[in-house]
Amino acid sequence: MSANSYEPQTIENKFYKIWEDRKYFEVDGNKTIQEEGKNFSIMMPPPNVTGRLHIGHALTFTLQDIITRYKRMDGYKTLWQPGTDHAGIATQNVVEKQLLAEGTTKEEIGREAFLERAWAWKEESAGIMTEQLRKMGVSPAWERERFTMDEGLQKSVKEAFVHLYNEGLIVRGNYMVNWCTHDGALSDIEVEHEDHNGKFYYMRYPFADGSGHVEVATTRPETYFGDTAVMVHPEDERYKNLIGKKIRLPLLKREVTIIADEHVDMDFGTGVVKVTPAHDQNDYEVGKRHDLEFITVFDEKGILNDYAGEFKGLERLEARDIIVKRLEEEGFMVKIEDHKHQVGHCYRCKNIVEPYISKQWFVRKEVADKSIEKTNAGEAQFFPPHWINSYNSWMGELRDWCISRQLWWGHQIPVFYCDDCEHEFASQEEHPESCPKCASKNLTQDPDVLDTWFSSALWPFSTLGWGNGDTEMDKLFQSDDMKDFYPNTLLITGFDILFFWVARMMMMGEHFNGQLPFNHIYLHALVRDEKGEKMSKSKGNVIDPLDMINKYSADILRFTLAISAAQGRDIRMSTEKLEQNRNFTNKLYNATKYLQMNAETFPDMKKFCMQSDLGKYMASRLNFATKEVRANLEEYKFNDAALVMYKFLWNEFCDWGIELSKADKGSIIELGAIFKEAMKLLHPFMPFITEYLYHELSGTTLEDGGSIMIMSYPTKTKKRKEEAKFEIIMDAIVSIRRAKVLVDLANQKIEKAFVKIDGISNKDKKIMLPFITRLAKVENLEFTDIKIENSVSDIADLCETFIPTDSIDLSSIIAKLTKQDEKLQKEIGKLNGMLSNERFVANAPEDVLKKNHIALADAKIKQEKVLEQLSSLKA
RNA sequence: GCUCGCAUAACUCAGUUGGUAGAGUAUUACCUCGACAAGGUAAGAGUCACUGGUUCAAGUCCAGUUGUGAGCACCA
Repeated sequence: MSANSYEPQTIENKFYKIWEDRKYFEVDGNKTIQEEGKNFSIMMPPPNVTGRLHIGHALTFTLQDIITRYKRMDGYKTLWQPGTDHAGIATQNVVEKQLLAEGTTKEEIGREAFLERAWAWKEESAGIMTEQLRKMGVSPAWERERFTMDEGLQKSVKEAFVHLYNEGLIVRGNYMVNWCTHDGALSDIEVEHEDHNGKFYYMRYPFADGSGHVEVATTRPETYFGDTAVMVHPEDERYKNLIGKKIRLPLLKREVTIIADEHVDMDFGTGVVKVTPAHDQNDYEVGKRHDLEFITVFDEKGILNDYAGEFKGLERLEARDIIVKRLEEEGFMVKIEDHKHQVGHCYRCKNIVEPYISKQWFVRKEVADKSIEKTNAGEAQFFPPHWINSYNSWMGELRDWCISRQLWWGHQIPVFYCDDCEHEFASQEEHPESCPKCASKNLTQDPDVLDTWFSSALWPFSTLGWGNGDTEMDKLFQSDDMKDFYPNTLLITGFDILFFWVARMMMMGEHFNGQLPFNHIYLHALVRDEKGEKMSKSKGNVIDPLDMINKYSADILRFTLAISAAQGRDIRMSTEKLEQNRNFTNKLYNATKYLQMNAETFPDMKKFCMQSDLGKYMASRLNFATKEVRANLEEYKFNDAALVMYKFLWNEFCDWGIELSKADKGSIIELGAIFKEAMKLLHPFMPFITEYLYHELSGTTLEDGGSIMIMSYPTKTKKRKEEAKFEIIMDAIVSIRRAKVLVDLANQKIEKAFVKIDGISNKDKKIMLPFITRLAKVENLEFTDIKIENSVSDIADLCETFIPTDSIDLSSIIAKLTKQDEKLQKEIGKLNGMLSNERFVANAPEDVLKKNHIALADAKIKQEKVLEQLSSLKA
């Protein structure tokens, strides 16, 4: 070790390979230190199999790895379950684009060929994400890596579906759903509501008898072909008499009736509302209440149908202006106003989402009932705790979950329809032989696939073998896994998927296993750029974690994320912060270099007793840090845990421990042992450099020796009495240094100094003397019981120090102070002159006066101090 | 509209059984003394958004106000 700084790149890749090859990440990787009855499990939120590592992943996996490594070192049988998700819509979209570029479509090549393409794309890109994860230094049980569509998990999805189906908790029905004309049905949370600068169209709806008209205001004129009523508020005096009257829709022959419904807001628009039950969520409810006709005016792709008359064949959004123009020409348009409102967009393709009546599969909301109860009974705990409020409010308004998707890539719904007797049944078999009712062999499987979140909802237990049958048992999972690892100890994920994923896991986990899937749920915040803005490709402000690893190191990126991860607070990532922690790793490297200058190798702390006072003191401080780190990790306060180590290693071990050891070389071997122990403490945060430095100091190599990652995590012991002694020593050193600054001799060696410490023994004095002498740079230090005359002094918390002025050359200092005094005197004179001038006081602006008064007061205080110093020096 | 955050040094942020306000960066002065200039020593810097309440004691607990961010639900 001779370079001036640590070179992480080669070390990180080399070490990772050794760790993984030796299976340290696996459940029994720490067999030698496992303790009976201590199990820990955490599931990796499966990233998109074709995705790429971004900074959000970097945060979430860093935190997961910290806890996992900590538990593994602390003797737990540890499962960190890795895997990837098939990401239905996203992946299908990619493959469809590929086909488009080749001039073909999925319809042209057919379902089977399409799925082959999708699997090929999955195989091709699957390894990239997991390789990128390895660069982070994370330690999941890779041998158990799962994919949400692998054989075993396909079985568990079918198992879950068939169960729910037979219990009547999965049903098929014609309901109004969120419909994307590109991606098909979406669940409620897959719709993003965004502000939209639209128009408010006031349309004239004539009475059928030609006796006049009403005005109707709408944001969506193109849906009026589906109007099956017009409604007013029953109490609205303006329109009360019109209830029951007939309207003839513009340009159409069709007539509708004016009805009364309390849903109408009399103060909004004209108070007259068109009712389009098949294209509006509220109108849908109104339609059901009043038994209206449901007229669908465009098809699944958004193309207007026969009901739109002359506009048939147009796309719904493109049709609007054309329709409006025609209505204007015919005199049906009264006015058009600007109108800001919220419009739902598809979270995937940003297309405007339509409320649309469609036959879909739903999971009934009752499935969640018990999970809500148990969560509120405290069976699972949120970190930070306030998230339970969001969870509850969402769960409280839960609606049936639409789980069918008009895609080909995913888990095809395991429901079969008999072509002969129309019987419908769910089956776990891939190809059921015959209809259970009529024994016909003409069966058709439902063409749709399940929402991706349906399979991820099972993740906390499907990966433990639930519903997998014996597919790859003893390889991907063990028969005892459910017993050992369910419920999972902990879930760590971003708050943004609380509803998408966490809530769904809670309901499924509870439903199938009678217990919530997690004891603890830690929700972390967002990583933002240095200005606090959300990162996005379009803004060009993304920080690529892989770039940061190349430029700094995985250790530095991880530590920076961890030390910034205060619960519930967004993280501002910046190169400034990364550099600060790079400096920290450099400090650790150089501390090791110092230790190595003084000894070849250092023993492990457990194997010997501390002899020196300094060794005992630093060991006591390490114990304190250990206690704090453990306490913070137990509460998932990653930032606090990281800060404790930062401060211990830098501000205590390096700034004091190493410096003090220069006065007691015999203690250095002990400091080395303490430092090695501190590397274990730090290991979960910075796995690579800690492994490296540990071996450096042990005179071993990872190649030929054991790894720090499966050594026991430091345990805390008692505080030692040496702490008090060293507090005095440090106080005296700082005090003398301060006094030296006073006489302009900072950092220089001085002849003589006195220190007055009350109530210490001669033995203590003997211990303290060399440390203070060396670090305060004093030739000749004496303890005193009385105040020393003719000296500059400094009063500290635990002592008082004196530097005699006769032993140093004061002339230059006195000259400097005299000069300062003269300058201040001049300034005071000038200000006094101005302020005692009546004309100045009368005419000067107030703020100038104020400024001068303040300046005068400041100058006077300064002068006083200078004079005080002068007199003590001259005395 | 409802719910949940946040407001602390010039900047970025920590700060939970309530007990004298902390870090990093920046600033000022000094220091290349054999681990480290990506460093060291010392210093300065805060009406903890505002108003009221509880308490011996409030950055911390309670109520309200202002500003700000997020989520949910919304009027066609």
